[in-house]
Amino acid sequence: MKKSVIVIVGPTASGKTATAVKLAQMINGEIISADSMQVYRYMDIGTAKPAPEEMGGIKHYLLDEVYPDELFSVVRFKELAENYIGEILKNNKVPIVAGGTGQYISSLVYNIQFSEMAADWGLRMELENIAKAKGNEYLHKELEKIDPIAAEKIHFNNRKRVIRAIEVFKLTGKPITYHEMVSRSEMPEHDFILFGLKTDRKKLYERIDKRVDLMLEKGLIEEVRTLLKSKYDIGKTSLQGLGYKEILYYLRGLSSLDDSIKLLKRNTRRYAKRQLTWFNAMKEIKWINVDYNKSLEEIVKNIYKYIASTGII
RNA sequence: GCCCAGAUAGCUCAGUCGGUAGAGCAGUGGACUGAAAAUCCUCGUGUCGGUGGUUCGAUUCCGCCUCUGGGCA
Repeated sequence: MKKSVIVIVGPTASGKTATAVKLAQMINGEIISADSMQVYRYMDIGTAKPAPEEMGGIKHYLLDEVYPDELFSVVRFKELAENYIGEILKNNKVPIVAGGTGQYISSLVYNIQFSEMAADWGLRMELENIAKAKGNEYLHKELEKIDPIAAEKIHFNNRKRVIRAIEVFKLTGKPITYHEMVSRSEMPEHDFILFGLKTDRKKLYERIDKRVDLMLEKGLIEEVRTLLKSKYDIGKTSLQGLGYKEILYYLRGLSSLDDSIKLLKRNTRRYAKRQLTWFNAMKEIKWINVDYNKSLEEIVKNIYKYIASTGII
């Protein structure tokens, strides 16, 4: 019989961290973070990484997994997360995956098999330059020649995806459409029980604004400044993180602090919206309204009741 | 108190030589298969401040009123 894994998703600032910890305490669980930014060390305040005292004595995985100049991706996430799930189950505990990176969540839940070829950054640069010189539509037409189905699906302005599709073809000799077709052929090894935390949009936006203010109070600017001064070349992924790129504008004198903060709040709101789009499309999520269930205890109790009814605990 | 300039989408504003209006931002819905906190697509009706007049017709022209900003006393 398949073992069960609990998954808690939701937009930023919806309370995933606290909910997961409380639930873990109740059902003897351990937490695996599914967050593309919290994997980076030294990026604590801006990623709202749970501090040791917030972890409530529960073991957390996939936090501080890599250094800020290392590359990380879904594939690596999936591999590590699956290992940790196995480990946790072996110790007779319940794995709880909690995080807001939709792609990471989907990779586990649908057991997506990624194509065997890794990324080729040199090729990406090359294609990038072609697009810059000849235009997005030119590159898109190149894709059309090798993979018309992908070309139809990917908008020509979405350069990043057009490039990836071409890259996959060049590296594997097969179109990305083929890889996608075979990528879901293996059933997941576990039963995933998914919960989504939902709040009224306006309230969510207020929480986001408040959280950004709190990050600044906690010293976000200092954190970014320290990262910049560190020995790590943080130009790759980590600087894409919300809070880091906006504060950088300010530190480099490109905008006032006030404007940077406004921009950060806006970008975080947009991010939350994108997360909701992703999770709303996942039909297997059971949504828990966090507005009506005021206290954390109640929210967790609801989740617990549902889990108990499935008979896994 | 007087003079001048404004009042149009949630915000900043453009515009209609009189035929009921459109940009940017904000926001919305969506896509997503090795960068995903990334990347990309879609969506623009509002008493044109109020009131009276001229007119077939006024958001547009004229009068008065209200409010806002600036100047003079």
